[in-house]
Amino acid sequence: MKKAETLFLELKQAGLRLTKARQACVEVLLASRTPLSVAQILERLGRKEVLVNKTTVYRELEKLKKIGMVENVPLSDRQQYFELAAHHHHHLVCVRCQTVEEVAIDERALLQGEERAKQEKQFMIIRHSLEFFGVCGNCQMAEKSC
Amino acid sequence: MKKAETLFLELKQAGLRLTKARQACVEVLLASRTPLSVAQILERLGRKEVLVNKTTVYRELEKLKKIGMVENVPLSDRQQYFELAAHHHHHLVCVRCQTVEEVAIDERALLQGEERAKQEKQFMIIRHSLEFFGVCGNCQMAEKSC
DNA sequence: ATCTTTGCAAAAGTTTTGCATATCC
DNA sequence: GGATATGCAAAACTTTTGCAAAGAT
Repeated sequence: MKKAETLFLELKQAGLRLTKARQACVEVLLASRTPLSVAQILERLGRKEVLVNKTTVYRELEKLKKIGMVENVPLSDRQQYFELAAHHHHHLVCVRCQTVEEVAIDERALLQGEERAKQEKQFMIIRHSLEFFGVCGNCQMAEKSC
Repeated sequence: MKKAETLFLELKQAGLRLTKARQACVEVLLASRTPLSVAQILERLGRKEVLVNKTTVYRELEKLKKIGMVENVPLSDRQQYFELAAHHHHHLVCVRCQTVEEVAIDERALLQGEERAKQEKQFMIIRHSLEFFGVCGNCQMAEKSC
C-alpha cells in the first residue's frame, strides 16, 4: 500500500498545493478499507480535528479525481462514493445493512470484455467497476430470527 | 425479448393493478436499449402523451423493483438509472458524452466471484453490476480535431 | 365498496455556484 | 504578489413524504 508521503509527492507533481484540508482528505481515504461518501469523509475529518467545509471536500475530491488519484465507486445512486484509485478492487454490498466488503476476482474475464469493447465498439476503456449486491451473513441471521 | 403483454400478465400475477401509468412505464423501459433515469422516463412518457407525475414514477419503479421486474443500474452516483431485469447486461459508458452501449462478457468469471463471496464471506448474492467507463469512438475523434 | 394508485405541495438530502477572504509558494 | 484554495450562504437537483382525491377490481 502506498504511503501518505508518496501521495503527497504526487500531489505536488500534479501542481496541487499541500494544504491541511487536502492532506487530511488523502489521509482519510488512505486509512479506509471501503469507499467513503462525502458525509463520511467530513465525519472522519472532524475526528482528526481538521474542520473543513463540505464544499471544500466536494471540490477537493473533484481535483483528486482529475489527477487520477481518486475514483468514484457507484455503490449507490443517491450519493457519491470515493476511494483512492490505488485501492481499486471489487465490492460486495449488503442491500440490508449497506456494509461493503471487498472480494477478489480473476480480472482476466474483465480484460477480455475491455478488449471486445476496444475492437467492436472503438471504445477506449479507462476503468471498470464491478459490484456484487446481496445479503451479508449477519443480516441473513437477523432475518431468520423473525 | 419479452413482449409487453407477458410483462402485464406478470404484473397482475404479482398483485399489481393494470393502470395507464404502470403500463406506460413498463412500455418505456421495454422500448429502451439503455437504462433510463426518472427524468428520461418522464420525458418519454410525455412523448407517448401519458402525463404522469414524477412522484408516481418514483413509486412505480420502486414497486417494479420489489417484484423483480426492474433493476437499478449504478451508472451515476447522482441519480438513479433503471432497466428491465430482463435486459440485464453490462455497459460501456462514455465519460465525455454519457452514451451507454452494451457489451458482451463471459459471465463465468463473475460466477466465480459470486462463489467466492458465498463461501468466504457468507454473502448471499442477489445480483451484480459491471460497467466499463471510457471514451467512445466519436468523442475520441472530436478530441483529436482540437 | 374497498384497497390501490395518483397528484400535488412541501420537505429532505445531496451537490453546485458565486463571491469574498485566506493561504500557499 | 499572484495564483490557488477555502468558507459561507444560497441555489439547483434529485428523491421522499403526507394527505386528499381518483381509479381499478
